[in-house]
Amino acid sequence: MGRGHMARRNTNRRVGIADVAEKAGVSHATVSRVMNGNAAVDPGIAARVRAAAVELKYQPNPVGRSLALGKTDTIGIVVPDLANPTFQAILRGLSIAAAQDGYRVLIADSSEVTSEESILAGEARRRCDGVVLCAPRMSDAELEELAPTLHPLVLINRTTIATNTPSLSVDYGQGIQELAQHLVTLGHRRLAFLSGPEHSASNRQRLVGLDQFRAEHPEIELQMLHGGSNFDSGHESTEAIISSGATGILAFNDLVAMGLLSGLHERGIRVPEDISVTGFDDIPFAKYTTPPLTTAAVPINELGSLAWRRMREQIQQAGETATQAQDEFSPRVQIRKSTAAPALTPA
Amino acid sequence: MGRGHMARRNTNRRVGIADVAEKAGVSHATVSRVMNGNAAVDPGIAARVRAAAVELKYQPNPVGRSLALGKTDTIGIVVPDLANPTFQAILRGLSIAAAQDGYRVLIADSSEVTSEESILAGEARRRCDGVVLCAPRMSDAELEELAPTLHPLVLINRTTIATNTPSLSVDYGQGIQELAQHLVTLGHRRLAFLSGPEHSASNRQRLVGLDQFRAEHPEIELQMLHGGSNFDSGHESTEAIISSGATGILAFNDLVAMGLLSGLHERGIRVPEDISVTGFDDIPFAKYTTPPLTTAAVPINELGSLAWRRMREQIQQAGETATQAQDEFSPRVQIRKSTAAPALTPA
DNA sequence: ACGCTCTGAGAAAACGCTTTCTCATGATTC
DNA sequence: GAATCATGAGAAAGCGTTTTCTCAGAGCGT
Repeated sequence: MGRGHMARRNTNRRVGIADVAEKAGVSHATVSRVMNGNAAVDPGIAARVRAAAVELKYQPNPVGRSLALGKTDTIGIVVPDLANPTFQAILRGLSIAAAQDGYRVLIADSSEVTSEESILAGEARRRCDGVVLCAPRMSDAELEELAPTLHPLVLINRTTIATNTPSLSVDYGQGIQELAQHLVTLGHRRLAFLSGPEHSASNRQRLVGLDQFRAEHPEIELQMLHGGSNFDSGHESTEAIISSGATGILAFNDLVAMGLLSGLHERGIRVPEDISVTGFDDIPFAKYTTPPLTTAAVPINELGSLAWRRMREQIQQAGETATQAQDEFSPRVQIRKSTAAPALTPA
Repeated sequence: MGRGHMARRNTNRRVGIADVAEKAGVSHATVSRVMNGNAAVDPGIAARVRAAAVELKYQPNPVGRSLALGKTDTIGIVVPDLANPTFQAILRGLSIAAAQDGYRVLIADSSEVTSEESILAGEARRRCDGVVLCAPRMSDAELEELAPTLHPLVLINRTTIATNTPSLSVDYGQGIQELAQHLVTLGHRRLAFLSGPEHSASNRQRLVGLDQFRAEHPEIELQMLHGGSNFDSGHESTEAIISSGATGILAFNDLVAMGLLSGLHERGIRVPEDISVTGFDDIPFAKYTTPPLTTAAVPINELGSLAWRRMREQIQQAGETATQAQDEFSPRVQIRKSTAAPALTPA
């Protein structure tokens, strides 16, 4: 019979609201009230409670709060691959913006396993107040079925038929056309597109953009080469690029372009003197490749923070099924040193 | 009257354990039992419950579970800057490894605001079952005070006096010495170290490593230049590097090296013919710079997954205050094309 | 001085789950 | 056939909060 009554169930529990209440000589309810400033509490009592709280270093248990309040102050983000600078940037922007409003972010990396994405998203949603979904390869049908269960939801680079989920997308079709146009303006007549993953939604968009480009420029040769979405696939495509005879290369993204740059350099092919190369995304590294990479800049930091803003809007207007903003970003061609006029056209 | 008794508090609640119980004609407890496979349940009843569960698409509410079980199956990671590839890689490795064991990760980006780190870490800890802390600039005193509060905790690139928190660190001192040695072996006699942030623990380690190097190689000139930890600071140091007259440059990390590479290229200075440059970390991009970067490779992916392993060990042996593993990684010099013998020593 | 309103604190319910406790039922043993 | 046991399901407590409900007491007007 030392200090307390009997030892608590668990020997030394974390300090809880009950301890503060006891110390201040009030009820749990009152402690809760002063901690949250909800109802009016006698200033004297409030001070006593606050004193007890700091003395005991009391910090409310978030899990208990979450259960009572029905919200976790956390949002989830599911990304296909955390190694991709684009998603890293989105995650970063999202996390910082959310933090400013007192929210945290829980990450779910699907490791490109498309079949897991639905499940991951669902789990994330149950733990969080909302989900930001990046699922470039998920089928339209699956997305359409999943979306309503995830609400509040914001989609990155995807849209649904129902207009009640906000989406942020980049107009890849337009961007790639502008890059192609840039090359043509420089004088290139033989282009090649080093494509990305087959089922990627953004790759499809680039493809339709290029179809349009072809229609408008029947005189330009435009080859399609299969590739991937990372350095290595860019690097591996070096031979194919060289033997294509194209002088202007549109890489799927900056990573691929960098891999290609490195491959060309190894073969002694000069960029941009012999071949011009463009990327896509304008990741931070693009400025520092040699030569600095001409690319289509998507405002990647804004994407993350805007995603948060859209999420916040939904969380606040909880319930109302208003139609949500569909934001579309237009990439801006960022001309650097990896593109130039081609050498005198070979006879 | 209608179906149920009265309308529930909230009109259409998410389906809960009670709904399943009602549908299967059993008690909440039984549903919980079959969902968790804890106690023995009559196979027939179990089947009925499971059927009801799938029919109603019942998914246990994680918050309720967390409260009851006293664990969240989530760990937190606090990083100073999510834009840094090193932390991105750690985060990624951690997330993937943790996911394999059914854990999620909550991120807290302190945005380099050292004063917030303690608070962020504390909040993360309250929401999670453990915390991985990357706080290169936190003072030793603060860390020492914070650490016991956070347990289970794993430290990255920091250690505490008490040996009961596992830590993973990279031997930056040794790595930088080996790089310096590499340059000397190539024939360089005038070196410069482009240092990182002043209060960074890992920068200090490099500094003591270089002190040791100086002691062992009194004949080698080694200048210290102030820098930062990202591209831009590397780029901005270009002039200082050039006017230093050094032929072998040890950059704080790969980012700085890349910035420098780009700056030198703009000035028409050839790497490695005119100046040799080394980085540190071997981030994925290092392989694809032009020229590919000689650097000290730290097994960055392993760091993340090992961090998880150490965390898991602590979570499992809950309570036992055993002394914990202190892992130290030795960087391995990765020689690429950014270093070579210097031009004939100027008279 | 009585009753009225109003302020503010405690009791208790609610959040959604797990788990201990309790007890009924059917099986087992002498 | 009665006493003993094992099995397994329901009742209820507990996890740590918030919030509604209730009610005591103070302040006010008449």
